[in-house]
Amino acid sequence: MFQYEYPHPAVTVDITIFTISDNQLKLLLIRRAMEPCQGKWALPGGFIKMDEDLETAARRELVEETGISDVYLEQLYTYGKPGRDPRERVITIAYYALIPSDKVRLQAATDAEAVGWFGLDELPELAFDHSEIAEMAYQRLVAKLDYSTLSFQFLTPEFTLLELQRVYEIILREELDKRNFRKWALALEQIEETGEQRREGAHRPAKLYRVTSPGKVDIIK
Amino acid sequence: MFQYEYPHPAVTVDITIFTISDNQLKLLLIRRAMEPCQGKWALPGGFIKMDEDLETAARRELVEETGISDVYLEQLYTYGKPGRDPRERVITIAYYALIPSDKVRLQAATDAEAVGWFGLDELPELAFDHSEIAEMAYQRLVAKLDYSTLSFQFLTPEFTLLELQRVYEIILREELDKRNFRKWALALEQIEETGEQRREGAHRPAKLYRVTSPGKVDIIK
DNA sequence: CTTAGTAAGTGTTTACATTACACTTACTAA
DNA sequence: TTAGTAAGTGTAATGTAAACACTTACTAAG
Repeated sequence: MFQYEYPHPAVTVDITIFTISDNQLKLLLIRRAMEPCQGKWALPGGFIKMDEDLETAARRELVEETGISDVYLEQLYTYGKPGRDPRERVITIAYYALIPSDKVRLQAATDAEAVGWFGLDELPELAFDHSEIAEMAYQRLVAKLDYSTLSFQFLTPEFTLLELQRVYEIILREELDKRNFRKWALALEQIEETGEQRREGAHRPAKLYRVTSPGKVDIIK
Repeated sequence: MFQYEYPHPAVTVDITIFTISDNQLKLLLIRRAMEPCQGKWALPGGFIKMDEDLETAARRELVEETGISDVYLEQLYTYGKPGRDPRERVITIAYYALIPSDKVRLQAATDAEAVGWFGLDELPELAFDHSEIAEMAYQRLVAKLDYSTLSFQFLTPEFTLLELQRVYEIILREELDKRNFRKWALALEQIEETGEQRREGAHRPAKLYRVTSPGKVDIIK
């Protein structure tokens, strides 16, 4: 038992993890095994430990509940309305994470029945106020696409310019002009040719590119 | 005494309040009356109550410690590194607030010796990690100036275009072209002439403007 | 009442960035 | 050999941002 002179709220971290697969923006949910909201889908997350940093807690929960590590992670917003958890007063520091499609399969490390990727337009009803959190994470993602190099976090180490373009098109939900996009992307000076090509399908092979500073997200223009 | 099965951190809110006066961007600090860091300057803030929202807590602390109410308030970031407070584990949800110069005098409502406005370049050493918080708040302010109508929150209900220009110049620390600035500001369609003029000093009187939606902060361009 | 000083107020030209737009190339499979 | 597909490429037009200087309305001093 832990005793305090004044009441203390519980503090948790929740993570909205995005990826792009099947030409869709998807996010990862886990099915709650315990009350409250047992059986409902929820964002991965959990209580912080007393000796770990908030971001450390987010990364730990991500590994424990989904098997995913080494992701791009950024603090989103802190939710603390009284009553948002029926048990006790809970403050949640929400994070969002981006993961390239080639890392998605790692979830097999955990109980696959309890974990699932959902398209943004096909989300089930979520536990607590997690719909609100997921919505805000998506809005942040859209906003940062405009003035940062966040988008590269969705890409595999080697990628084509069309793949990069698709990331923007899927998140922004609009088609972009191929020539203008390429001109813009190359002008960023954040990607370089690998010298390799990818042959797939009955058409001209595409040049492969890599990010010059992988893992780093810059503010642009 | 309050008992929990698992340890709970303490949760506080801290607020970085900005205003512009004497052609300077200033922020409000209070002198700590108690240990830890007794006598040091700190951001206003304090522990949340179990039945109040985070933003409500921030507004309450602001009134209690500085006498300031009705400000523009926005969540900034949550700080939770273990050891940032020597007493116990403390998670702080940081907010920043903007206040027009005509409301600055309200601080007389509180113990004036314990409250002070400091120019950003003349900050004393701050308690805890409050320097870090204040720095991040300033960076957010600069960034949002570019794509929102945050700046209006520094203005009195009626203002001249030069006063608006000074807000930008002081925060961005650069001089702006008068004609280009006016063209830009009017094109926003967020301000309108009041029809009145202000006569002061030995020169042509300036037209007064008001914000069309006061209190509202829009994302622009 | 004339003059000097001060901030208010006002447009145009130039440079730069963004958008619109269509054909050729390299490959595969029938 | 042909048909189909995505890769790859440049230029003109438009819109946005930057540079730049003089006139106006007032006050205070002589």
